[in-house]
Amino acid sequence: MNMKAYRCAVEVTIEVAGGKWKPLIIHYLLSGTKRFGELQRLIGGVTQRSLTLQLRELESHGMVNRVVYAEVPPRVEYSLTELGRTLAPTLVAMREWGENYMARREAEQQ
Amino acid sequence: MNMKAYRCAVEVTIEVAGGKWKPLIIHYLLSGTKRFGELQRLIGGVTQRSLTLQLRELESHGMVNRVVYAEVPPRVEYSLTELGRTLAPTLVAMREWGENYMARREAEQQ
DNA sequence: CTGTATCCTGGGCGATACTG
DNA sequence: CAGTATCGCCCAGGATACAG
Repeated sequence: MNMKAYRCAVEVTIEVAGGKWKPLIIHYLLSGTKRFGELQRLIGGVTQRSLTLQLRELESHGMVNRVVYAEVPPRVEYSLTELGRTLAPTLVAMREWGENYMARREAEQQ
Repeated sequence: MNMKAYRCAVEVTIEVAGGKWKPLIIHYLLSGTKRFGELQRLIGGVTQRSLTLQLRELESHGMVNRVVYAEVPPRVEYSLTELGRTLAPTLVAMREWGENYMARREAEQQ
C-alpha cells in the first residue's frame, strides 16, 4: 500500500478521502466536532456499519480524531485532525462546483 | 436520477466526477486534448472497457467532447468542455493535497 | 448510543476475445 | 486504433441481529 507507485498525486487524495462517504464525512466535520449518530443523520442513507468502517479508515490515515467518553449512554465524538482540516479548500471547491453544476443543468432544461 | 434529493452538493460532484478513474481522466485532459490510447497509457492500469465506460459517462454529463476522425487507422480525440474545465481548481487542489500528504507521511516515518 | 458480527447481493471492474 | 461483447470474480456496502 505504501509502496504503490502513483502516476499522479490525485490518486492519493482519492484513496485517502475519496469514495462514496468519506468526502461527506469530512465535509460535515469541517463545521465542527460531531457525535456518531449526528453524523449518521446528517449524511443520511449510510448504515452504521459503513459509517464505522469509513471513520476507522479516516482515523488510520490521520484525518480524524476519535474520542470516547466513558459514560452511560456512551458518547463518541469525531473531529478533524489538523491534517484533515487541510482538505477544507478541496471540499468547499467540490461543494461549490456541485451547486454550480446543478444550477447550469436546471437553466438548460427550459 | 434527476429527482434524487441531495443533502449536500458534494454528492453531485462525486457522482459526476468521482470514482476511481474520472478524476484522473479529467486531470489529464486538463493539459490538453488526448487520444484514447494516450489516455490509457497516461492513466495506467485501466482497461479499455473501463476507460470507454467512464468516458461515455463524462460525455453524457457534458464534461467531455468526443471527436471521431474518419480515418484509417481510426483516431478519436477527447477534450474537456467548458463545463469540464471548471473542475480545474478542484482537481489541482486534489493533486496538491496528495503531494502534501505524501510529503508529510514520509517526514513522519523517520 | 455506539458500535460488532453475520450474511448476502449487486454491480463495478478486470480478463479475454473479437471487430470495423 | 478504438472500441464492443461476454464472462465471471470480488468485495463494498446494505440488512439485520446482537452487545457493551
